[in-house]
Amino acid sequence: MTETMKPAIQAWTQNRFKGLRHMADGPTNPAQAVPTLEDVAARAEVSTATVSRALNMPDRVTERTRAKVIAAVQELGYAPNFGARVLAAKRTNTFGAIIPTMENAIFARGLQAFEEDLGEHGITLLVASSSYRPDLEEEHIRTLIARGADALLLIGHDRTPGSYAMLDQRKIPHVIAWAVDASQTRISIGFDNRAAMYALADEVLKLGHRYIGMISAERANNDRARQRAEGLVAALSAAGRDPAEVAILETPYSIANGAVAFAELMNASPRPTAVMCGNDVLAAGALSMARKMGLKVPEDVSITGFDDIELAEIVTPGLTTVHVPHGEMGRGAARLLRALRNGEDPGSSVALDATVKWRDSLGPVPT
Amino acid sequence: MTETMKPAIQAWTQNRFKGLRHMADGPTNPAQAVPTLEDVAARAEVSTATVSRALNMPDRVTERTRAKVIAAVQELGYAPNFGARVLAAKRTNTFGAIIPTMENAIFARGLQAFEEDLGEHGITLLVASSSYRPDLEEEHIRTLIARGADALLLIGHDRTPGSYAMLDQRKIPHVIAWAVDASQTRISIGFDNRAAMYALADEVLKLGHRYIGMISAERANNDRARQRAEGLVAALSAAGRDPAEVAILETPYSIANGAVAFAELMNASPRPTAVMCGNDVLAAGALSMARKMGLKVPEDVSITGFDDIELAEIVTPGLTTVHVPHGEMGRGAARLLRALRNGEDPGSSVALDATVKWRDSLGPVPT
DNA sequence: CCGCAAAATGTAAGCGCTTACATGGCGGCA
DNA sequence: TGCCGCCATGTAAGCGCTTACATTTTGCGG
Repeated sequence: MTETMKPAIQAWTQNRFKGLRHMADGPTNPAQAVPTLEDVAARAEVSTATVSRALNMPDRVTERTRAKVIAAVQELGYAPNFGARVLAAKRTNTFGAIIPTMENAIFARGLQAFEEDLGEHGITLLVASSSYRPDLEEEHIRTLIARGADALLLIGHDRTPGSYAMLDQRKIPHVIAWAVDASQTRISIGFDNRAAMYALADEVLKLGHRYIGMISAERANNDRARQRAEGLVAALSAAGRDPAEVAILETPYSIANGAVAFAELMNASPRPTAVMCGNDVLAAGALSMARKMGLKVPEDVSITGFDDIELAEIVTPGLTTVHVPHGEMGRGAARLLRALRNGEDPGSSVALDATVKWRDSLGPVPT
Repeated sequence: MTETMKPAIQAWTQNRFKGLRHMADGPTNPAQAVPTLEDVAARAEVSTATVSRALNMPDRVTERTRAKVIAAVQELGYAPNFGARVLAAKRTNTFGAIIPTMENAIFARGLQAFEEDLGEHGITLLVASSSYRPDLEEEHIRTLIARGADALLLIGHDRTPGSYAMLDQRKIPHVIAWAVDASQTRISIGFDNRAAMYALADEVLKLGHRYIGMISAERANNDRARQRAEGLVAALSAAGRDPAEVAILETPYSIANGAVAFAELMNASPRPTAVMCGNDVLAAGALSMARKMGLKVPEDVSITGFDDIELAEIVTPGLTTVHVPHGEMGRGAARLLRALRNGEDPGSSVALDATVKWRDSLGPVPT
């Protein structure tokens, strides 16, 4: 349900034989050439306009005509040329989505829901991944627009000014998902990452933990990661503790990185009794490292995740994490985007709830 | 690194104002319209041909001209219209890939390697997922071709005659990955699923297991799943056992389904002492169900996977599985496809090795 | 300084489709 | 039977680009 794109580079085609196709048709190899609308028209003995209508506005032609056209299409194996169609019609019924990564399942469920909704409405989805790099994202936005995407789904608010400029200049409908931010004016659908992490941290504090470590994704260019870290800091402050004493490690999302960071945290002094991770993938890594180090979770150390992806459920012990409404977010994004594209009023940004999902990896502070 | 597509449905654009754009330019709102090649040409005071050349074949124009063009491009925020380009040039530098699913990581690593290689060669990747449904795959093939994909990557040999007919008629270069099959003439890159499973089953048998259960993906339309099951059956036969007594359950790939199937197998009589899974995702589900049922792995029951995705490493206990050369396969596929697209000789199909990866979930038969 | 080949640039013809506008045929009504 | 209006269909003009071919400019040897 995803796609990656790199900037296309133009290459030259050697032989075009402009206009020679019809000359070569008869004797040479009739089945060779890709059939065009014109071929269909000829075969059905109608004009190209009629073929186009028969295919796109079935009720504007006679049933008889439509039948002839359909027959010709099938006999010829005709398929419309997308480029030509876009060029002529200015509308592609294609939406694009650029997500930070496909490597783990963080965005998979949401994207799937997004695509399902679009599919039901006859819209094709093009997906690209940016690897959390704003420059790549800008490139992908450009590519997607050039390819004719009618609207775009983007993750989070952090991106280059150039990206926003492009979206604005071309007036490309877009919505931002996975985050809400009152200070932003663009329409978005997501949840409050800060509040969610605050809530989870609160639970951790209530269990008596005093030394908390955090394994975060890299916060540069990632407002979700920033807000999650802020949530922890805020909870700490609210509890009257000095936020400066939380060790926050940054590392790219991956199981292996989570493991490494966890080991580092365990060697710190004072050693944290709870490790809160920026997402479930990092937490899974932390969990496996804990096992390797002979630490029992949650008896010796508590570990929490974020996102509640399938992984959180199957690791041992099950991960206490923040449940994110992936499906709702995906479907909602699709709805907003469709409204925007159709020039309807989408209403305002929507904020969903993300709540703490209890499993077994979070327990009371060891005594 | 992926994408899903649904058939695009044409919709009508109400206002086109053909040819009126230039009339409206001056007084109305100059910044409004999307700049075209012609606009750039005008601004740079050269012809459209020169602009095209400056952009696509930099060394065929003077440095001075190129500079003027680049400046104009930047001032105007010009980006080429992909549809028009395809229409005119017949070559997109875009490859397509259709994989069965994005929901789990089975194809992620291979696809990533594939995309990396393409990216290095300036080729854009469009990915679609077929949900293991041949009809959807055919639809995607059609869409990808219509969108101008120069070449396609496909998984396995099972697909509709219509799909193959389309590929052949349009002469779309394509390679088949994740499987090798001597009886097939199409060029492919993969490994012998049957032999790999045979090897793993052999190990299971050597450990004394007599009652073996298998949780397979659905074998219809999935030659990899079929071959894996065949591998097990063949190993059994070779060991002089009656293959009819293996219970093979079929279920779609998912952790939850693996769990359900495992439970069912454990209630069968005689109860298998080893459960071989068609892939790691099913095995992870089996593992979690075993834990839930209070069964120790591998003391009470052995479980094996297939694919060696990251998941196999982090579950408890680590999954004994078949290591699949994802990266090599992805890169190899890219190489083959590029050669094919360039009209070079790609050589023949390549068969890679998939070997047993030992971890802890496979042990001797309980006594 | 001139002549000429090579290099740079320009001109314009498409690529395959959609759609505004023109045309033609037909039924209904007087 | 004749006229009108409407519906089905046809005609043809683009959409924004690439590129074969024509033309102009440049650079260099004589």
